[in-house]
Amino acid sequence: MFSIGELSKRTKVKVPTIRYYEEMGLMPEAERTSGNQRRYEKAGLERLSFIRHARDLGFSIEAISSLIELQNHPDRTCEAATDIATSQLEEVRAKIKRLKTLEKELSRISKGCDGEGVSEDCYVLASLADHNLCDHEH
Amino acid sequence: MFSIGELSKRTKVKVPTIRYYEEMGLMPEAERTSGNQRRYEKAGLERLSFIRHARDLGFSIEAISSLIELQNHPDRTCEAATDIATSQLEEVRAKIKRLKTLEKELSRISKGCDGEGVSEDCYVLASLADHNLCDHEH
DNA sequence: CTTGAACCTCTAGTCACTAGAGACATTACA
DNA sequence: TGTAATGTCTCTAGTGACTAGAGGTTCAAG
Repeated sequence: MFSIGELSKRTKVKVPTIRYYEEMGLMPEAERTSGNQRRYEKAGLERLSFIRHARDLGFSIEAISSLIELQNHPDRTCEAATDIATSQLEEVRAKIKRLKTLEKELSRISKGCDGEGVSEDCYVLASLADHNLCDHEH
Repeated sequence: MFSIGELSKRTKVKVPTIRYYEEMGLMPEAERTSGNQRRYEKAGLERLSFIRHARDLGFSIEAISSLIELQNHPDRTCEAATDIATSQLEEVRAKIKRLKTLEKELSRISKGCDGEGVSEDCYVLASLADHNLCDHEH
């Protein structure tokens, strides 16, 4: 039996976050001691590791909910799980693409000014004021 | 003189967002008609374009605040502006790096399961449950 | 048996908006 | 000039995924 603090240490998920996951229905309602403190079994630890790992990979709470629902029905096909993972992958790829465009633009803007002049002549500020100075759409 | 709706149309910033920017001090308090509606001059339009552009590039409201503060003092050196732009660029680069690791991992996980079996045997779910199945840290 | 760390619930704050209610203003057209 | 449609006003509350803090209770070690 683990206390919430022990669970926290083992999974690196902060204590209030564990309680939050319980409230959101990701973690099952924990058993309680006579003094109302949460106690977990190994299953609780595993569940929390699963959540943590999925969050680290950027899955939303909602997506994780669906994945857990699926875990609870081992006989269902896992099509939904692969769908969720695939769409997560697509989102990640889209974000990378967008960020790369931003990177180009920002790097161009940053290089354009050495920071030594006065702000009136600053290329950074000018670039932000005037989209026409940009190379790319964003 | 532009109404808030016109400003919105020209900048593609939604009306409530413009009001929000005013509340946050990014937009100056607009003049009002006798009926209490906001009216803007060209300067308001330019300011909003600046904000919009900076937001598109991922700058936080706080960072934009500093940039505007700087614009209002054309005699100051623009070191702060280049600093802000550079740190924004670094953040973007860090995000890209992290997302690329996630992409690798997610793509590996997604490929590992065709979605046709039952969830009990699903590689996606197994990978999320067990970090040891991962190739990379994340 | 005492002390101090860990735990409890509850509320409110974060960021950058977005949505909606209910009331008032403006504009276009007849 | 009347009216209808659209636009605008303020205010509150909600989003996602937590985080912080207050004020009180319980647990485990010595």
